[in-house]
This record gives sequence, C-alpha cells and structure tokens, in this order.
Amino acid sequence: MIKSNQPLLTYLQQRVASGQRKEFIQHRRFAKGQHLIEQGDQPQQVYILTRGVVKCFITEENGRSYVLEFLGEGEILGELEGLLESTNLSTIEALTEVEAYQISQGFFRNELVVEPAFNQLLLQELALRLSRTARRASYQQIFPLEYAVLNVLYLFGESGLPISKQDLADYVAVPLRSLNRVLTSLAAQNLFTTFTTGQLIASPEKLLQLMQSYY
Amino acid sequence: MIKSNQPLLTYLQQRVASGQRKEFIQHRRFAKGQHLIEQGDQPQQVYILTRGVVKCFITEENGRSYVLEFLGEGEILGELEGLLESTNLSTIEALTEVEAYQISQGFFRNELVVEPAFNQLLLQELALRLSRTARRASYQQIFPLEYAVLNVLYLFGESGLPISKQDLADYVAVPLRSLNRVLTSLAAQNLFTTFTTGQLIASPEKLLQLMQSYY
DNA sequence: CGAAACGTTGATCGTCATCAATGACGGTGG
DNA sequence: CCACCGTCATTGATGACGATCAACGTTTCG
Repeated sequence: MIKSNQPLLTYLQQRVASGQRKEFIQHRRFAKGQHLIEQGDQPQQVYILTRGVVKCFITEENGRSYVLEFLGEGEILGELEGLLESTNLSTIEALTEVEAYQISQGFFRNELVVEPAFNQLLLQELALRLSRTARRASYQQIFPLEYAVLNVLYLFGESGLPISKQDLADYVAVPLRSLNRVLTSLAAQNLFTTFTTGQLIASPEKLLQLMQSYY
Repeated sequence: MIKSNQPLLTYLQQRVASGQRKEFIQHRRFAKGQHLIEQGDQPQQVYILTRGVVKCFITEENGRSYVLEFLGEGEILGELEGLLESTNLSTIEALTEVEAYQISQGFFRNELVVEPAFNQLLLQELALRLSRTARRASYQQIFPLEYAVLNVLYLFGESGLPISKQDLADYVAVPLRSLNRVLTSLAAQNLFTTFTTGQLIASPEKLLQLMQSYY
C-alpha cells in the first residue's frame, strides 16, 4: 500500500557516491505536513525519497480529494511533469518528516539519456504505477466501498495503520464519516477490535473470505 | 477520448521504411470483435496500432468490466507486460477492424535500448497514460455518474459517438440500464435529441455549464 | 504538593432523512 | 427479436445534528 522502490534508491545512492556531477543533486529535508509539490503549479524539480512517506493526491473543484498513492523510500516525484512538461498533476504532502534528493528537470531528462540503468528503472516504475492505478480504478468503481476497505485492511494486515483515518478515507474516496460507518459495521462482525491504533485481530483469511463474498 | 499517438506511428513507419531488421516487425490484421490480448494470459507480443480502434478493459471477478481506454492509431499495446514481465493487465478487443505492427517482447526491449527516440516516445506515452488514468480515477470516484457522462458527451462533442452504448457504460463503470437512465434524464433537459446516432444538439457551453453545477 | 474534579477540544457514533445507483419486470416500438 | 423506457422496490452512500467519549491541561481542595 505504501509503495517503495528499493532498486531506484540503491541506484541513486551509488550515483551520488560516485561523486560525478553531484553538484546537480541536493539532499533536502521536509517537515511533516509540508507540500513538496503543489497541484497546478509549474514544476521545477524532481525528487527521489530517501526517508519518510508522502501522500500524493488530486483535489477536485468541489474541494474533495482523491489519494493516488502513498509513496515511500526510493519513489520518484515530479517525473510525469518532467517528462510531459505540464503543470503538476497532484499535490505531494509529507506525512512524516521526509528526506529526498532533489534534481532539476533538465538534469533528470539528461540522466534518462546518458544513464540506461536509470532509464530502465524509470520505465519500470511508470509501468508499475500505471498498472496499479488502473487496477485500483477498476475495483474501486466496480465493488462497493466495503470491499475497498477490506482490501486496505488486508494489505496492512496486522502491522497497524501508519496513516490517519482521514487519509485512508481519501484513499477510498469517501468522506470520513462514511469510512467510519463501514469500520464500525465491520467491527460489529468481530473482525477486529480497537481500530483506533490500527490493530486488527481477525485473520487475513477471514478478510479474504469476506472480500470473496462480493464475487 | 479515443487516445492516439501520431508521433509514435510516424516513428514506426519510418523505422519500417528504413528496412533494418524489419523481419522482426510483422503487420497483422484483426477482425472486429477479436481479442488482441487476453487478460491474465502470459503475454508474448507488443502491438502498435496503425488503423482502427480497440477497447482496453479489465474484467473483475464478479463479471463486470471497467474500460481503461479506447485506443487508436499509433497507440502501443502490451508494453506494460513487456516491461514488467507480468501477465496481461487487461483484455484488448478490436472495436473496428484493426491493423497493427506486431513485435516480440525481446525486440521491443532491445529497441528501447538501441533507439533513444523510441525510448523517449514510450516514456512520454506512459507518463501521459498515467496522468489520464489518475485524473479519471479521481473524478469518477468523486463526482456522480451524471458528471462523468456529461464529460464524455462534451469530449465527443457533435462528432457523434463511434462506440456502442454498452462500451460507453463500461467506460463510466455502470450497467447499461443506469447509463440509459442518465441519458434520458439529460434528454429531458433539452440537451440533445436522438442520442441513438450519437448526435448531440446542445452546445458544448451548455454541457460545461451543467458540469460546473457540481462544483 | 498531589490527587481529584473540572472544562475544553476533537474524534466518533446513533439516528433520521435524503440522494444516487441498482435490479427486476413488464411494456412498447422498431 | 432486440433495444429502450416506465415504474417500483431496494441497497449504497451521504449530510445533518446532537450525544458521547477520550485526551489533556487546569483548577481546586485536602
């Protein structure tokens, strides 16, 4: 659920360690809550996360938000805009304190040409994101809310939820009130207790079984 | 709405005309209704359309389908699987008679390395699709069905709808019956007549105005 | 000083009313 | 025969409003 990209992180660290042209790569830190990228703005930079988690979301004209992804270590930000030379598709907000390499769009585009390994990593990253986004669009449209929530709970398993309920609500694209309704209804089925801390009690098998009842 | 990619088509035609390694590139034809790619199968080929329109859709376990895109000339198919070496994300069905270049995954991957221009075109294509898919996931989740339908009608404008109502219904992710309901309700507002042939009467401005009433 | 009592604040829930989307079934018209 | 629509019933999701509860710092009293 919180996507990461270890190979890209490793690649970049080696790239930095090699020392070549490292003047184009800055390491920056962002406080929790800060926006790395603002939807609709003209983009300038590309980031690659080295620590922390960000939320990547689109805000619609009526004020409601849709969370595209939660991104963690090794994930790249601003790459779509770097490739398309368009304004920012989404806002990127730090959910924790975040550290990231910052590179200019020009350097980013140049790297794609001169570094086949980087090029390859980016192609795979884009392909994977497209695949994930498409799958999610599909099942969130087709199945009812409860299914999507079960899915999220299943993905987090017993590890606990590192994100706020409001963010989770935006992820499944409903108001917080509606998410809470579903959660209490699930809790009534003895699926878990004390959701507050993100702790599940029920077995993943039970969740899977419930999900399959929608087939 | 029917996405196309002229630069990629032009590139490929030049590539073929140059005659180099053209033994790896076959030109194939598919009848209307035929499936170029089947969801879940092990992929073998990458296609680039030269004529016709295909529907690219995911079928969920409960039998309902979600249309990801309608793709036309110059669009590439099977590239995600070629990059990720995964099973097919979606089914690709010919909506009209279709012609396409067919290349093997191996050749496809090799081209990405030896042909910077092709590599660049693919990066941009993936970035654009990701951007489109994300935007659509967002507004379809957040706005009611009528908004999505107005949006589609607006995009097609007065050119008429080249796709069936069932396909359109799958695109907005509702049963055909529900789509028809929305259409008749819109027709009652004098937005257009004789939708059967895909003809609109109303001005795009009027559609836009209606859409904005959801803000 | 320390513990109990208090008040404030934000998150959550019960309830009721409403709207959006779906399913079913039968009718109508090409 | 098939595509479409009218109607009615039902489910899913939302909005509003007030009640409740937990967290936390502050006040009060022994």
